[in-house]
Amino acid sequence: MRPSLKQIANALSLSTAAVSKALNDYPDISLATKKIVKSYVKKIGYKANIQATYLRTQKTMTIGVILPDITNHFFLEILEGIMSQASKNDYTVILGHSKESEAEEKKLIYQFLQQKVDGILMSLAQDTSRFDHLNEVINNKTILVLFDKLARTINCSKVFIDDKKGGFKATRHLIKKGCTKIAHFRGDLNPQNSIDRYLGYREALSFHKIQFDPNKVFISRKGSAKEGYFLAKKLYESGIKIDGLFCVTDMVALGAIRFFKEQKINVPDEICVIGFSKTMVGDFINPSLSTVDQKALKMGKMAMKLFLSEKKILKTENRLENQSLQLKTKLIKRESTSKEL
Amino acid sequence: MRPSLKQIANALSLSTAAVSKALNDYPDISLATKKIVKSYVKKIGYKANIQATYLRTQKTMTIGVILPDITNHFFLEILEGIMSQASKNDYTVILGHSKESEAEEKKLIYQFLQQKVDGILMSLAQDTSRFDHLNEVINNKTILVLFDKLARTINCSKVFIDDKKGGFKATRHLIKKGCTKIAHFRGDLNPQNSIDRYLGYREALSFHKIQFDPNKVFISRKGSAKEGYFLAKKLYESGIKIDGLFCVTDMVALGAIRFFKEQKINVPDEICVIGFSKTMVGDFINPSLSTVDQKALKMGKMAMKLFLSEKKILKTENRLENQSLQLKTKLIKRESTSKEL
DNA sequence: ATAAATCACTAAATCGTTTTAGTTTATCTT
DNA sequence: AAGATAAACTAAAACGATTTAGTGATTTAT
Repeated sequence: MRPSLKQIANALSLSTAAVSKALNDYPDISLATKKIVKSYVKKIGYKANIQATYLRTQKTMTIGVILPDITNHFFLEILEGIMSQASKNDYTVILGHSKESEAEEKKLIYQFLQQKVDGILMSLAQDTSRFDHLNEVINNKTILVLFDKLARTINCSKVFIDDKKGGFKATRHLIKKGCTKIAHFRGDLNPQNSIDRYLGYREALSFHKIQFDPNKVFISRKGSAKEGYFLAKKLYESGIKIDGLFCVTDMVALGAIRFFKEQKINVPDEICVIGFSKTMVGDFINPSLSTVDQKALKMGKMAMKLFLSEKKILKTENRLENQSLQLKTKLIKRESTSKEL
Repeated sequence: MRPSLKQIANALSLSTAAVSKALNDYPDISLATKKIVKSYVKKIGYKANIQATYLRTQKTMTIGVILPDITNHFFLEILEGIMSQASKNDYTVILGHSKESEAEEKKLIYQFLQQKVDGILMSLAQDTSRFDHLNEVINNKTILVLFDKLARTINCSKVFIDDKKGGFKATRHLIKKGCTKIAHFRGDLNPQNSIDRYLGYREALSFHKIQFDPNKVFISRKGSAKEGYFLAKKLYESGIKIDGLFCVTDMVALGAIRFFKEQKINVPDEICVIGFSKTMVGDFINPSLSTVDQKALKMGKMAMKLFLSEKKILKTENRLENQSLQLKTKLIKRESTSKEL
């Protein structure tokens, strides 16, 4: 049987109140008593019952994390970042998998709210277009931190990367390698990331005085390898000639490269290809894939740090700061763009 | 404010006891009252406070999952399997990441026990050699389900694959492709998986009357691509000629293939290579990697199902069954072994 | 018609903490 | 020396559910 406060109180001939206060460093308990209590507690390995503590304080020391795609390496690195910080700060992480579905996301949020998590850290599902459930979180006085895929209009803390700059860097890299006819397999129309990468692409083109050609832009809804393959096929069959391709995700790039290989089109010599995200696979394929590193681990760490900071502010000043944090991307040059000039 | 039992009781002019009993289908509440209570509860969207319920019943409807390597696709598929079943059965999943470290694993287990999870589903860390913490779980009357990397001596439920048969299939596949000089990059000496795959390799050799040669066996401690690369190098420099290679993991195989490529050794024509695990990467590299599918998703689902079954037995008969479940592997034939005979 | 049994509830204790509002004892003023 | 202040506690309520034991009212048995 796990020891309870009452048992400790009995053993030390104190009241449960005194023991509880001693452990929580209340000022009206003498230093001598605190020492006795603390050393005894350490000796028998007592830990407060979390559920009981919650019932009284409403603090669960638990955060909920919702990921849209658990099989995506990028999100797992984020998760790792979150968990490393959580563990350092004695937080428990409960995990939800929205599978890119708004309905699932909603369900998870309500579950988490019911569980009384102290905060929810999440990336939105591809699907998500309405934000009632997010506002519900905020109304519940639960801290909300969005990362990666987020909604600008929601009033909460945010961690995201500079997608536009990332798109710019990727495209500029292709241009520097001598590419002039650069296609873009962009993401779906709504997500901000997808829009921003596209805008970065356009900005790089116009910065280098390259005419933008809408026929060279294709849309990949899911960002999957399969789509990349078929978009490459579509592009190829359209007869439009290109010498560079910037894809919204590594997976799309992988699919495209696969198609080019089948057609005996040499990457990078005939077409330079660059992805986005630095998924693990990119390093293993042949040619290895150039990409834009989104710093997933750091993003996760930062999301958790923002949460902790918000919680502190909430506790001391009973308000939220709603901080936004933009991380820088990093260009990863590999074989798929290593053309000699 | 979330509604409480008391508020419902007041609204319906009943006692909290009656409301609680109605919701939990006690026989001493009339059908009429139950209907009234249930429909009212539905209307206002009441859900019992989990922490309060726990305090009384000791049931948290929460399971802890510990993964040794969160960046490994295999474990994530397992996690997905677990979570899909958990969500179906209204379980909450709290996640731990042992990072292949015994110390971290211990810490997580104690944290989970403190959290009063109903069960712990885990795969052991590479590191783990003592099992006190596992016995602690069992002594705590918490259901323990081990999957993939497990300890035979621990008395709990287990889900694992037939590694020996898997190793046999992989090796037999190489033999059928005409390989006669087959090397094996095995895993570390202790883990059962690694031993069993090795035994399968030997059994296939002896079954096909191929002389076993200890010089063709190398050890990869971590199962990483880097190690695969260096083992291939070591093998190459040793002068031992081979025409087939069975690696303990896909990652090791990937590293080896990379080295062979650098040496202009053609895979599969000169050397057939097969991995183990069906990681995502294997499908994208060139040549695509033959491997042995471990059915991760199914393993996860089964682990959760075993937990649910154990819980039922525990509740009704106050004992544990400690079921063991062995899953079959599946050979995935791809380019890295597609030699024409 | 009276005792026994059944029905449909309620009261109150309980889980393990935290916290408010005392209470006792010792110490300090003036 | 009487009252005020401070120090170091304790008692008891509270969080929100579940459950045991009990209570009237009604029905059934004899």
